[in-house]
Amino acid sequence: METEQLRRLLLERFALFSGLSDERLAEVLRASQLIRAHAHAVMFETHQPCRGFPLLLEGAVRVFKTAPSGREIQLYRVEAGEGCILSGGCLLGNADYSATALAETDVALLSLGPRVFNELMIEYEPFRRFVFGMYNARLEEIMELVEEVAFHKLDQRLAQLLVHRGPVIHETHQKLADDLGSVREIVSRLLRMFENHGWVALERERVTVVNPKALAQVTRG
Amino acid sequence: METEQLRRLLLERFALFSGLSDERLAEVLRASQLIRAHAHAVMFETHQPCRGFPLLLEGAVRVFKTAPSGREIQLYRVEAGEGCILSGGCLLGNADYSATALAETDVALLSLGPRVFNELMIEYEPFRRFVFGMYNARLEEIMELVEEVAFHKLDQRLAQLLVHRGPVIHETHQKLADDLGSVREIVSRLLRMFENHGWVALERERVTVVNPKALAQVTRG
DNA sequence: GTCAGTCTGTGACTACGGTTACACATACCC
DNA sequence: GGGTATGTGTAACCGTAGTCACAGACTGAC
Repeated sequence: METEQLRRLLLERFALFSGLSDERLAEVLRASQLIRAHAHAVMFETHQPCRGFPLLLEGAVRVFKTAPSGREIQLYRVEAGEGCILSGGCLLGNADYSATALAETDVALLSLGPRVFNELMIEYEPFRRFVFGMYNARLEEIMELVEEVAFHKLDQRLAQLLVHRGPVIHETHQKLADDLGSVREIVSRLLRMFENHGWVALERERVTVVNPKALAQVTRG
Repeated sequence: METEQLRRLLLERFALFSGLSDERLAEVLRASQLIRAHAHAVMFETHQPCRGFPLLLEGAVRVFKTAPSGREIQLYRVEAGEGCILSGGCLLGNADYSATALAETDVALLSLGPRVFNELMIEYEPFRRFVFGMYNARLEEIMELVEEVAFHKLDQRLAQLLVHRGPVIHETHQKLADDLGSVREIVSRLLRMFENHGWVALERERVTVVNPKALAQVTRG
């Protein structure tokens, strides 16, 4: 990608950088690396070292844990305009993570080198806020997830997922199960139940939310 | 507490501050606030604003979520020598948290004012590392928790808890259940089972781990 | 059209863990 | 001592969500 194009894209996705001088921004870009990956590529896996702090320019990444049985549960997604905490985190906290990240779509990301990252954290308050904001959001999100897994029934969680992703969801039942940490059969069963109630319509690789209100009701118990 | 005494305690618990000049450290102390709380005091609750970044000098704090049913699940503990991410986090990320924190014991903490916190983040690399390290550790921990709740059976999780807290645990069955996000009866039932196997000994408010190896085996499935 | 691969539907069975409703035992407080 | 609060034991019961074992249905390649 041409530098000018990259600069534009970065500013578009991460407005916070607009506060930097053109010079400084150019430096930042020089010290960073554009990385592209195709859908389904492994972005990182358990206990890998890390190189930089990734800012996602295009696409989406799915971060999840896998059980020995093969069951999965999604921890969170990273979308364009967000930074990836886990791989970035080890930059400073030198902890290594224990999860897997897969590209859901084709992905483009800008990897800030450790040096620039540190400099920005020191010199540029908006960047500092951005990074901390990301951390807090993730923590919050995952703590919420703990609560849901611990206390909510699967139909509630599925209903919530459908409402949230609605009104049309292009996924296999298996994928939905992987989001929830469950198995295909149960998700199919529950979806069928929702369909019988007239709340969703089911087709191959597609769930259409017909009655989000009713589903939201289920979510509450 | 006398200033000199506080200074010593801080350095003892948070060695990283030993890199600061005496002057600077004195400034930091002046800009901070010593807070004490008794056991069982509420440290923070859902959706409160926050004042500073707390460094725990003495005692321990338990952070957990509560379900409408009254069931609880522990997210993590903060011990002396650690900082509390959640209340600190909103300093910079201005997110508000949705969990409760209770003092487990009498507690003393030093609350760094927002100003000093920012300055330290900028000027003092060890502090930066410390804060990021905390964040990463918590994230890691909670992601681990998600995995456990989603994929591990209760006997496995209880066994793990016993081994980890062992060899003698002064807690009621109810408290153990609250750690795990379960209910008393089940914990009692499982403990009884462990006892029948000769893996633990049970007394009022006390569980003694007799055979940690066997329990560790259970943990693995 | 055939065939393989993927996705979905379904029924039978199981068991884990949660609920309810007790009895009893220990601690402590007047 | 008597009374209350707190902790524990335990039995019967039930529902959710997992497992297993299929059968169809749709898709795309050849």
